[in-house]
Amino acid sequence: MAETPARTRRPRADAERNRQRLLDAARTVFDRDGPEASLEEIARAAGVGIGTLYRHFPTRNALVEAVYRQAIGQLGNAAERLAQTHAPVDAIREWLLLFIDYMSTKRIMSEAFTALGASTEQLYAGSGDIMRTALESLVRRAEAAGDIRPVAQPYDLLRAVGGVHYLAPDPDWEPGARAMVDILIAGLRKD
Amino acid sequence: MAETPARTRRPRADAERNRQRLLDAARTVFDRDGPEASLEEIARAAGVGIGTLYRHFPTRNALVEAVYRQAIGQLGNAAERLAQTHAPVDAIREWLLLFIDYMSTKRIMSEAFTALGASTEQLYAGSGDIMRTALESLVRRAEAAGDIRPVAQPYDLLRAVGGVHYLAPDPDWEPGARAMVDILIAGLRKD
DNA sequence: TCCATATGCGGAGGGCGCCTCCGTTTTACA
DNA sequence: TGTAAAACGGAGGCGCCCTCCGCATATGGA
Repeated sequence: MAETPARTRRPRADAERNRQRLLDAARTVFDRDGPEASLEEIARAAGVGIGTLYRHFPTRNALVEAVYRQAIGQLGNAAERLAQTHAPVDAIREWLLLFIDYMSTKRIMSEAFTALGASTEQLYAGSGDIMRTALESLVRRAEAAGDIRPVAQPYDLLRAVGGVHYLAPDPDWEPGARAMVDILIAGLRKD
Repeated sequence: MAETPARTRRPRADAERNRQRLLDAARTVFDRDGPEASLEEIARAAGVGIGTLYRHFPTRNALVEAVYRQAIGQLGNAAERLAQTHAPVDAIREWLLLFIDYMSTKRIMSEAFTALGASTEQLYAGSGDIMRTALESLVRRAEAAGDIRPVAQPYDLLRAVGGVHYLAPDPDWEPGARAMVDILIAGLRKD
């Protein structure tokens, strides 16, 4: 057996940069054009060649999955960031608004994924936990500050926002979801 | 206003024939290749030029819808035909097996339809009634012949078969559905 | 039966997306 | 600073979509 090289080279900076550009462009273009968006269009939007896209994401699914995972990761990180930069209740509000964007992404990514015959199970694995944890920490913080009444199941807030999404599947669901966030925040706040 | 010609010419025989060939080919190819099947492939399978396909069905949706409607119509006609050629219980059995094929078609057509952003409501309009009526007439006939026990809600038979379809969405659902038909028939039959 | 014409047919052609392949460029590390 | 590995980009081949129009043929009247 040939020995594997003990040290692998650090990934090149341009590769890292292009990968991130592709993810950002993909999210934008999928959002605009839906799950059938052209991969060449995404490469153009990212300012890289089509070959570069295919090297980083050999299949359409690989790209879709990466976009989705990044969206979840960003949602988790946003919770920490918002906790440091916003008042407790405002942080919850901002985070729920980000969650709306996420739902949008999730719907499109799911469609893109199932359109290719892949199962969505692996796609969703663990995502629920991340969101549950993120929201819970924000809610507990606001409770501790005495700004909101106690909330037994913070996850129900996501269900409420998600419900608007699933029950009004027309393209105009986002305003309704944002209105729901306002209602929820008002309902949480102690007068 | 220019007057509209009072009498329109009878459609040409070749046009009628090609339309039917296209519908048959479309059903076969959609079944094999799924909702994204190539329209050129369908034209080839039908033995006509691509131009002919587009004249008869200007959009993909038009073709999908026509295939679906024909499937429903055939299901309705089959009930009458089976009533004349088969013993009452056998007719029910055969018809339920045809219904399985129909569910297959329906799933694919729905996917093809929603993939294009169209609403499926108009697609389904009236289809439930046709199937309800068809099955009911077969069941009532068997009841009258004394071959089966009375059935309050024949439509529940379809729910049972459809349930197997929806709850086992893997490609191998059809054997399970056929097994369900055998169970239902055995359950209906008077010993 | 035959003819004029409405009707229908076929497929070339232009545009776009998918994916691969490979010559060129850039980067990491010694 | 030199060099080999890594990454880049886009041309090229293929399939699909859809339109357009010259050619073929069935229909209905003479």
